[in-house]
Amino acid sequence: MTIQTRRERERAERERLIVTAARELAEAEGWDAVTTRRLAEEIEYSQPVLYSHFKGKGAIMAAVAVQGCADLAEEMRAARTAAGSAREALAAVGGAYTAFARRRPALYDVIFTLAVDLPFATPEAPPALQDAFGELLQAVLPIAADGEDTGLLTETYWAGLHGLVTLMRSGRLPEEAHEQRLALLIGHFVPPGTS
Amino acid sequence: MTIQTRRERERAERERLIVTAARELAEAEGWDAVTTRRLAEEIEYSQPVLYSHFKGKGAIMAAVAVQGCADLAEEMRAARTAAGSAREALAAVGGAYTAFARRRPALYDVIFTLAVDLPFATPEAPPALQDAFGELLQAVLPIAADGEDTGLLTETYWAGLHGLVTLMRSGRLPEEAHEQRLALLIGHFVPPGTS
DNA sequence: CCGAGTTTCTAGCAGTGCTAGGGATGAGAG
DNA sequence: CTCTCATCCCTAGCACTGCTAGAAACTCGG
Repeated sequence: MTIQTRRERERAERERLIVTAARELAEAEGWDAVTTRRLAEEIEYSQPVLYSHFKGKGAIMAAVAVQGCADLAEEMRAARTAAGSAREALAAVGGAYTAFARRRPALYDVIFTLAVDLPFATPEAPPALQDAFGELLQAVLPIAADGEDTGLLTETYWAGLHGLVTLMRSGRLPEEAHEQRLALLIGHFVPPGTS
Repeated sequence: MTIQTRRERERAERERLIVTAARELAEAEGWDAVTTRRLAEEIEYSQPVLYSHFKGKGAIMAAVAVQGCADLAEEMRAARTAAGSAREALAAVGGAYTAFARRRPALYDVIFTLAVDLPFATPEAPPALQDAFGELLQAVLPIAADGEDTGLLTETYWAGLHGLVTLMRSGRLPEEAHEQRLALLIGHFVPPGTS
């Protein structure tokens, strides 16, 4: 029994090693640099070992995405709970979201633009994804007007943030005016007279 | 002289053939199916011919993007000029934009998410790109509040549309509520009391 | 100490974007 | 009409990708 448990522990350890190596390599040199050969070299095993843990490169990226999404959710929660008014909370969460995207672009990409083999808008979605969405939802709830579907409003706000981030990061929007655009977006989501 | 001009004409003809073949192949089977070998086979020439016209695959995609962007701009203009009120114009342009993205996803991707070697937010940007942005700007102008930077406001509205489209198309937002989310976005950009 | 079973590696496949070099084709000179 | 030269285009190949089959090495129970 103990031998098997030790092996399972070592396997789990190595699996974590793969995921963190993939994340660090992606954050350091971008996802283009994350090849299976490079990754195998990084963990000091041969390529096929990767496939004994994950179905393929996409599954490794998905694991990194889930892990990174937990970080994002945590940062948004911290920003939200530290804010005073409802408007400040919405702005704080939006600021935390876009700051995360700019500070850790590779992580943001794998969560929100690349790996598609993750279930998203369903109950089977990983908890980390639901947590992140939940943080947005909590910030949006107080500023919803009467009769507005808060879920859809959150999705729309999220889309605004996501659009700002992706267009800016791909060079389609100039970087320097980001804060002003973010303020415009938030301003249009907060009903006038909300404190 | 005439021989040279004939050759130049044939070269230009073949170049257009390459671009349209790339566009049609991408629209039919997605950009993953657009390989240089497949493209060469489609135009009935060998691979290196592609590189005598374009610097690489990215340049071909950029050409498709510019061509597609002209289509998008035209569709947005048609929608805008057919609308009555300012609010209707904004909604019409937004609807045309998202409809284009859903109807021609490969084209949308190459314009707004993939090919990065195009100058965007500069005066050197291809006219088609500037036209498309101009259409958005024309629709946003009438609904800008006093003191708002219309350029930045347009960028923010654009980001909202882009976010809705990309999150939906990658499966991160459910498809069916798209119209409601779009209506929410537009509703939050139009000041209350604007006809 | 030896055979069974698991784990890991070597080697290779089919594909990608891209390019160097030679061979055919056609234009101009004598 | 023939020869030379330049232009164009294709064959073949490079270095790389994700992924996998089968052999080798190692571990462990008897």
